[in-house]
Amino acid sequence: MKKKAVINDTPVCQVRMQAISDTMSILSGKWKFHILGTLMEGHKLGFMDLLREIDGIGSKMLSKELQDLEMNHLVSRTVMNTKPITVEYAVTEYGATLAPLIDELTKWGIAYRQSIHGSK
Amino acid sequence: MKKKAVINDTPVCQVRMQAISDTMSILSGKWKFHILGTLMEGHKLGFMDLLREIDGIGSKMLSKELQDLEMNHLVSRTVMNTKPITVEYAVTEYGATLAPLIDELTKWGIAYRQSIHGSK
DNA sequence: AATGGTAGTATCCAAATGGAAAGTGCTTTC
DNA sequence: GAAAGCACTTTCCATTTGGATACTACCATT
Repeated sequence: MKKKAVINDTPVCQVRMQAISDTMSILSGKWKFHILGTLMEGHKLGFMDLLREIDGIGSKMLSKELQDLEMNHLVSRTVMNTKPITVEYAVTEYGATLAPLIDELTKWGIAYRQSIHGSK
Repeated sequence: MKKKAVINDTPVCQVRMQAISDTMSILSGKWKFHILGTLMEGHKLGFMDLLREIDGIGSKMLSKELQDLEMNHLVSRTVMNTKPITVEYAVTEYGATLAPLIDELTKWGIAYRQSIHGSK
């Protein structure tokens, strides 16, 4: 007789799996968390500010990732009516709901690094 | 005068950024969270069990991702002394420390899906 | 001897990811 | 009027990722 999936074949597991996929696809890529983290620290930053703050990112990537985040309403983009045109990027109210997740991510990463050091 | 990074140029931010990079690189890829989640539900599962439970994954990916997780001590691999050889995969004690992170990820994903439905 | 189960590996290939460098258009300052 | 700052976009390219398919090798049952 053939075996079939059983554990994940329950509604609650399907929902959990889908939720993980959703979150991952929205926050995929090398830079999303860095951008969000930096914006949470800096509150309001321009494009060039972000380019300077986030070590290693290029303008192409920054531009693309900001567009992704804006599309998902996690970051707002406001063109300011200033002499040389400036743009303000900020974390939206909804984007701020990611703070606990980013915190967990950070806490785990710090603990991981310590566990490696500690075991040496 | 040229501007320089200021916000992220503090030790605490450097550590945070590095922590995020660490966590992301360990848990990168399409399947790591699914594998961990399934193993947390099932406690002990064989290779073919995982292949059946995780919808869409192929044996090549499963094999590679399990090796990654094993290398980082998040999953254990035990060859059992059974008639046809079987292997038991399980989440390690250390891997279990990811539970809060996976929970946050799941909670946020569920809330995200509801916010899309709710705003329609 | 054929089928089916376990646990993978090997090969090939297409698509996605992301980095470097240069260019655009505008404005202000020296 | 040259340089420099802002906010990007475009082009090109190399690497990474991951999926499909096939295959190995061992054991048990029919």
